[in-house]
Amino acid sequence: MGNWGEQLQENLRAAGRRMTSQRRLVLQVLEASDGHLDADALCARVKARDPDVSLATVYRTLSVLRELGLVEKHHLGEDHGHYEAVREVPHYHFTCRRCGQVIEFDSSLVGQIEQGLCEREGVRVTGTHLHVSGYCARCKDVAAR
Amino acid sequence: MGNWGEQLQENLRAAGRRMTSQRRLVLQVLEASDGHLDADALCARVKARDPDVSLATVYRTLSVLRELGLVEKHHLGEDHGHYEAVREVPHYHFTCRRCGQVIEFDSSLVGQIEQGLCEREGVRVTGTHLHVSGYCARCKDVAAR
DNA sequence: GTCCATGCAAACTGTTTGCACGCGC
DNA sequence: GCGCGTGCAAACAGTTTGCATGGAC
Repeated sequence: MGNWGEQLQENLRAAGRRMTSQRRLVLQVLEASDGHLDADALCARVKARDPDVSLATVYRTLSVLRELGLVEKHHLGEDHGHYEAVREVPHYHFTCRRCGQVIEFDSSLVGQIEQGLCEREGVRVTGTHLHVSGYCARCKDVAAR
Repeated sequence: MGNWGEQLQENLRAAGRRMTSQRRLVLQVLEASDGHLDADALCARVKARDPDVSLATVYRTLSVLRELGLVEKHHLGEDHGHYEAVREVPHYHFTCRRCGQVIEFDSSLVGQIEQGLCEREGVRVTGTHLHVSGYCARCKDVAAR
């Protein structure tokens, strides 16, 4: 947590881009949150700390952070994007169709699927999104179907 | 292929909706295509057979067909929707980041992942999207990264 | 005849872009 | 000081909706 901003600056410099307070702030907010925020929600939280940041900058920053591999975009069954700071451990998402809750999970089987795909099709895998939807433990009894 | 329209009519009636030439045509075109069309492309193919069908109707029809469980919507790494007629066998998608090619595949491991998730989290699963991206066999050498 | 479905155009949502100014380097 | 990054507002793409007419049942 200490050399935090420096790492970001490093990454930006390597890509020939500049460090700005807005970029630091966006990444900070994203990492502090429990993840899966959409651009609006993220922008609201950013504005709480610096009201002058614009939504356009949030989008542009997210785009840069994605280029750097620090942020990922997910759809999670919705039509608009949800953004998440990348962590070391890969993980996937379950969303409840009723209450919207998101449960994260991991499974080593995903790696096996990727490997099988590489061998069978000769492709190279760079990323995998797994999104399961259904009803969470609390909602599955309430919702008949 | 014979009792084709009748099955659709059956499904529609059960949902209290009417059978129309547009609905039949949209589903027909979608099943005849290799899948993964977006609304515009689908509409273009539909218009080739009946120029009077509007894009709005295509969207409304896709919505109905999704309610009936006959059509699925995927994002496939893009921001807009891609639509596919549902088949008996589940399958998942790989898309090439360079040429855009879509490869369909199946894996029994997905079922195991779902099952594990149900047991661990107590959820009920209704659907799973697995989207792998990377470079296809033809593109992976061309694209350094 | 009733009422759902359609075509059209306008509205809407999420996202991107042109431009002039400001700030990192 | 040079040039990228920013804020603002306008543009944009995909999708949805209000309304009057037409067709399914």
